Amino acid sequence: MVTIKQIAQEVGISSSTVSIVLGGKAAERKISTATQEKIFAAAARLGYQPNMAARSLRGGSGANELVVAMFWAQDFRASMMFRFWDGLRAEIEKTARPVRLVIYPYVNDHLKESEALTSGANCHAAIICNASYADLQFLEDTQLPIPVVLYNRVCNGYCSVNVDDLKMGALAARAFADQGCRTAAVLTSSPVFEGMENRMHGFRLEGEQHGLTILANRYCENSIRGGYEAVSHRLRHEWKQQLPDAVFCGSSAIAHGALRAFCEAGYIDEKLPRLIAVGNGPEESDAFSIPSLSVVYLPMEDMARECIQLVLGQLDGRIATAESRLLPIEYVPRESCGPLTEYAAQ
Amino acid sequence: MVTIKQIAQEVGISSSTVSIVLGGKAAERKISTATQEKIFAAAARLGYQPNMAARSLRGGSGANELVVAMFWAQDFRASMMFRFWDGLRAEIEKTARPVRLVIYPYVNDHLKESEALTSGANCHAAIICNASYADLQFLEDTQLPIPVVLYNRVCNGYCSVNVDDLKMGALAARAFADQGCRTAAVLTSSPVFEGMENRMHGFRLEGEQHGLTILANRYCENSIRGGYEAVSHRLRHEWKQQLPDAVFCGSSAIAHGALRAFCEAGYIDEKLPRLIAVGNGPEESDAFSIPSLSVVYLPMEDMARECIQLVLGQLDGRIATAESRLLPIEYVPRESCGPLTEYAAQ
DNA sequence: ATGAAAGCGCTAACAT
DNA sequence: ATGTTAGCGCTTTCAT
Repeated sequence: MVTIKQIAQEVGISSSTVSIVLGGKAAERKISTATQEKIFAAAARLGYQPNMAARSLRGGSGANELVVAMFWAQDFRASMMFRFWDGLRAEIEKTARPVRLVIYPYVNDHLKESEALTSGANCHAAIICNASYADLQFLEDTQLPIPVVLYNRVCNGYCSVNVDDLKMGALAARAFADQGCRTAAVLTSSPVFEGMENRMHGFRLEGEQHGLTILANRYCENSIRGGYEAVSHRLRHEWKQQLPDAVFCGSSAIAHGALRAFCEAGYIDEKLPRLIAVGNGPEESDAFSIPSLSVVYLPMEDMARECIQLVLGQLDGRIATAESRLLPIEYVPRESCGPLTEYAAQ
Repeated sequence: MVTIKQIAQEVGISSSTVSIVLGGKAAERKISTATQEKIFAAAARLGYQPNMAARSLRGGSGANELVVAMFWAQDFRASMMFRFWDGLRAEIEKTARPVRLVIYPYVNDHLKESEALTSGANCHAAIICNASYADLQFLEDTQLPIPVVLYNRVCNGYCSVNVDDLKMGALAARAFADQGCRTAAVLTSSPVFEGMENRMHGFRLEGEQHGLTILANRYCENSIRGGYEAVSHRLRHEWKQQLPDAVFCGSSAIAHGALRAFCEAGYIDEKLPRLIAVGNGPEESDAFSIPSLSVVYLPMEDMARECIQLVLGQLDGRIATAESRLLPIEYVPRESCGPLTEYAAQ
């Protein structure tokens, strides 16, 4: 790393002059044009880049600023980042304290390689989202230098914010049963964390309890296209003779693709199977699709709020032990599946 | 701001011991439990937070890291942030150099208050998105200490990345004309930058040239709900007797709301007016809606790539003067409006 | 078991 | 027109 000192040596001049020139104050300090040119030339030649840490330290700016890292897996879930990020931002805005939120995209199973997390030299605390099984294992085995909050994951010794995943699935099953469905299919990506398995498990358990026959599952990609292709394919094969009465989708995106595929094949209005998704996309997209999408709503913004509070609580020392928060979820009936009736209460 | 030194004074001990204890190295350095407790107590009492700048500087971590700020207006456009952010991220990933991308949400007309931009102590360069007229005025009047690239805006003395906004509107008008439309409406939010005005202006000019009658405009909110409400309202009033043949929407979101409103009112298939939107949302949403949405595609990811290149070029000194890049746009016909035929070639 | 001192890279006050 | 020096807050090495 090239420093101002090295440029000074190179040019044969003091480092303060270099600082003045590179800081754009050459005119007011009346540095000779010759010197300026030599300095700029050397800086360019050596590829000088100012060290931001030194600048901030010296300038005192951001000294009492809290830096919070948000780790988000950089894969198909990337597009779901916004709702969560915006939730964090909104909550931070309400805080008196100045907080800088920094996104750290990471690759699943490689969380351990993130220096920001392990060195403690970049941020005061971290919120980790989308951790894989391996990432959780790493966390459990490691004593990190900064407080951490897990989003949508459970891990020994860590604060976390979750929803009742079993119940998410159960709510969908109950709604289907209430609407008189007898057979149901599941459309989901291969599970990358326990919560997903639990959602599907809860769906199965509760469904069977209400006489719902649940068809064998086959995984699809977690995207609109993934849902579309999965349904298109099934319509030509397993579902050629007989459609299921209901379809439970692992994400809003999958559900929107499914809607489109059903529509293309002529299954609209009464002929469309009942559809419920885990509502993890933007609410408006679900509320204004054709038909609008019934969801078990994932309260991401509320979860983000809790994450911030857990982070601040730990930094303040108000929260000393691993504390887990479980947020309530609810079924939001729209056109793609009617409301809970008989099984509404619990 | 509380420092380690103050804690040391408070406890009556040297600052190095404090550092050791707060750094979690008390055990290996055999600091007495009494001292540890006193230190922790004082730290908590005074509300100590480590200064990250000092830590990074001392630790040497991230010394040659490039910090790039992305300024994004924190309003209705927030949800469009993701595509651009992801484009930047993707391009950064291809770069050999380590770059840290930091999002700075800001409020329109208040860009001038951002210290990160004016102090130069936080980032090496900035990409400014969604600047308002006042923000542009501020930029034009100010000599900033770091290189800046403007996204989708033009400003004297600044590098920028744009598309031909007049042509965006013109393409839509041509497509409508090609599809035999005679009357067209515009559905857009009130313009917050010149580009939006140009899009609408281009649409009008080209439309009139092809015999398209363009109905009087009334603004709506830039969201799905905004589009939905605008169309619902017009269907009860201006459009009660007679629908326009075509509707040009200022954003994908508006168009999806419009689709839903038309559908609810029974205007489907042939009865639905031709629809084209400025394609600024996630591509999948447009490609799989019912019907799928024809767009004049805004190449955000390509624009993000150019922004990064302009940033790096300026930092390297390869780009010394204000350089503007104009990216090509294209009309993507889908179900909501057919392809360009007669007017396809220019 | 604790303290003194040096130094990370930078800027600004104060010489000269 | 340029140089000397001090110090931002922190960690680490080396003494004691």
